[in-house]
Amino acid sequence: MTKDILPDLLSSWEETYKKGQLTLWIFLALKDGSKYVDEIKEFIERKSKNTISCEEQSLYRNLRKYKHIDIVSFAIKKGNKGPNRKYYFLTDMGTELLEKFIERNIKLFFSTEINNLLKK
Amino acid sequence: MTKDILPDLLSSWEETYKKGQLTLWIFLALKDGSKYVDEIKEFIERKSKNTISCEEQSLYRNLRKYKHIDIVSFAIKKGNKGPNRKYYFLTDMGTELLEKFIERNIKLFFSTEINNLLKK
DNA sequence: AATAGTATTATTCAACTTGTATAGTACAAA
DNA sequence: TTTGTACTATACAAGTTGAATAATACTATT
Repeated sequence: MTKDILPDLLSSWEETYKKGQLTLWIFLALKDGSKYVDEIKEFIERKSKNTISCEEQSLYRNLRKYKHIDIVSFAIKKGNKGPNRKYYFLTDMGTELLEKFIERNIKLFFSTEINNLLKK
Repeated sequence: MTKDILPDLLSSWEETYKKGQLTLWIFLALKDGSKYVDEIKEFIERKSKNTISCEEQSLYRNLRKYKHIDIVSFAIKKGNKGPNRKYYFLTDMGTELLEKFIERNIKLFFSTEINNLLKK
């Protein structure tokens, strides 16, 4: 095998990696401020430097699910164009969930041990 | 819905999150030094503070796959007890893949913008 | 010699998430 | 009326892990 396949391996890995990350990114987008789907998508792609590119359908699907279990909610507002938009935001439970998740899963990467492995 | 379901939501989220993370953790374990399956499992559980608890079968499955595409390799060594062990390590291609992955996907969390969102 | 423990390979099914495709509803502005 | 925007809903393929199961092979103990 040659190095030619590295880009494919990388994007394949990122595809898998993304599946577990999307919830986190949606939550980070909402923590940044109330948004509707288009804005969430734009936020995620921009902040992840296009590492995470998500389909709107996936966002709708997830947001409906989160709404159902009461970790996000929305307020309907008029947009500049077209029909009304649903501006999603984190509920208190969603906010608490995110904090716990970050504490347990993300801050690991800031620990000295893991950080040393990451950096060299 | 009450807050009673928060622990379930958190572990359910972590379950999903883990699916994309396992490859990264295996690679970090091998970057730390050549290891056989039991040691990889122990490394991951310890360093992730039991956030990631992986089945040995998943490790075997993944390692065979990585071997097949030449991003890891192994050397057979005798153990203190029992039959021979396969000590896995990253190939040059695996090392390069890991570096690229970290650069694109992990270092985001160290950027000022994302870091601010994570921290408050 | 027989047994128990260790290390590994291999397969299958359930559960879950995303991409993709498809179909449909609803509203606003030109 | 047409076009564009926002959203709902379903279905299938692809990929990953957990869990269960079955099997091989070597070592050390009894």
